[in-house]
Amino acid sequence: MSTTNSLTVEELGSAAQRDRRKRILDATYALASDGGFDAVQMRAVADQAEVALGTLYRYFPSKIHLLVSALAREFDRNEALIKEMGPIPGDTAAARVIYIMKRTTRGLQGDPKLTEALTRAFMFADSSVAAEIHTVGMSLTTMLTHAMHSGQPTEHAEPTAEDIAIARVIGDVWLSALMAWVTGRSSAAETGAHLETAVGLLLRD
Amino acid sequence: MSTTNSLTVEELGSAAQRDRRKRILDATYALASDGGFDAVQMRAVADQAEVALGTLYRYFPSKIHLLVSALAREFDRNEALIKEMGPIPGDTAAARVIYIMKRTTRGLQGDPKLTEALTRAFMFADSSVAAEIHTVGMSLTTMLTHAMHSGQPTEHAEPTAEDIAIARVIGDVWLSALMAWVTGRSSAAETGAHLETAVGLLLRD
DNA sequence: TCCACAATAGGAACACGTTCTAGATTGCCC
DNA sequence: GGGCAATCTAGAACGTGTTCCTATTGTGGA
Repeated sequence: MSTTNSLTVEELGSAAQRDRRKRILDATYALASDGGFDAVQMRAVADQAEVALGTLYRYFPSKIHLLVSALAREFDRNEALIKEMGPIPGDTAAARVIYIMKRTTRGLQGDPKLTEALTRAFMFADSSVAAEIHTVGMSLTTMLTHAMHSGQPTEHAEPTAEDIAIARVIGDVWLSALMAWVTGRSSAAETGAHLETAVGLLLRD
Repeated sequence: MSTTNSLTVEELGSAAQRDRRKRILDATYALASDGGFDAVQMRAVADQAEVALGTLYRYFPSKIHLLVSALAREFDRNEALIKEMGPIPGDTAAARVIYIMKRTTRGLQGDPKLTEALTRAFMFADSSVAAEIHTVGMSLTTMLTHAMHSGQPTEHAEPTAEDIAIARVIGDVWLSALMAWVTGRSSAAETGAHLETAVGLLLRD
């Protein structure tokens, strides 16, 4: 079988390799969803994905890379879902951004263990994971600037520098809030309220 | 020697115990400053503080508690320093806040390994460290609201709810920026610029 | 002073992330 | 089909955070 590998960058490799990669990420997801960060043990992931420990490390050089990659996959899926949704409800930029953030946050809070695992990994990542982190960051920024302009006349214009700055600040607040929630230092309600306040301060049109 | 323990809450215990606690935090600080998070190895801390490993764990139940406690001590010292400084330079709230943030950030960036260790610990902390984290968070918020009003007529009034909300958002941005810097995902200059942008967006008087 | 008992020292033991080794399997080129 | 390089499996081995155990030391009360 001589596949010609006419695939996107992320999907290089043979079918068997893509399959292994998927099995590994699926196992990671399942374990994280069940028991959080601590339950994602490399031996357990390898077992459940039916690969050897060495193979797991060949695909993902560390537990952090593994979890951040799983997070990136989730964000991709979420982004696709939002694109399918069509125009985002809300009359003002603030309302639309809050809508998107709450929607995403609710999705995450619906699977607390998984969120804990992914957020922890994200926060613990060092420069060797910069590429994956950047993917996630861009995805979030894009989502937010898109929400600001959705359904507006300027929808297809490039976001301004200020838009991007605001999106980044909101992303920062969101990460901090998520961190506080994940580590049990604030409730889901407080997290939502804090986010809403921050968006209100940043987007007062 | 029957000391009557007329001490503040944090300093309960005999003189020998307070001394051990100090030796442990000093050793933590020295190791962190030298080699960062990874260099703060519990056996090394115990050796350098001249206590047994079990004793170290009796005083601080985990490496994270240890490092967050060291961070809290640093923040206390920093707060005292700023109080000694008198009025904060700057004509607008934004300018004063930026002054304080840059000053603090510069202090941290002057000891990158230490900052890396303390920030990592802060981000990895779970609810069992909530008390220590809360101390640090309050310290930061106080510092920021103080900067907003320093030298103003309203200096001694209580900060408004909006002030506190703004301070918290700035704190979030600061933590995210610090995280990106610590993990080698952004430079010191980018960190400063991002902070400045955020403060500009939040405090446009 | 002496006794009970808590705190400490010293170090073994265990868990999990990570690395390494040796042999089996697969895929590709001739 | 044969050879060769890459990949995979199975599992041992190692480092560091954490727990546990035993002997020793310090301390406060009778």
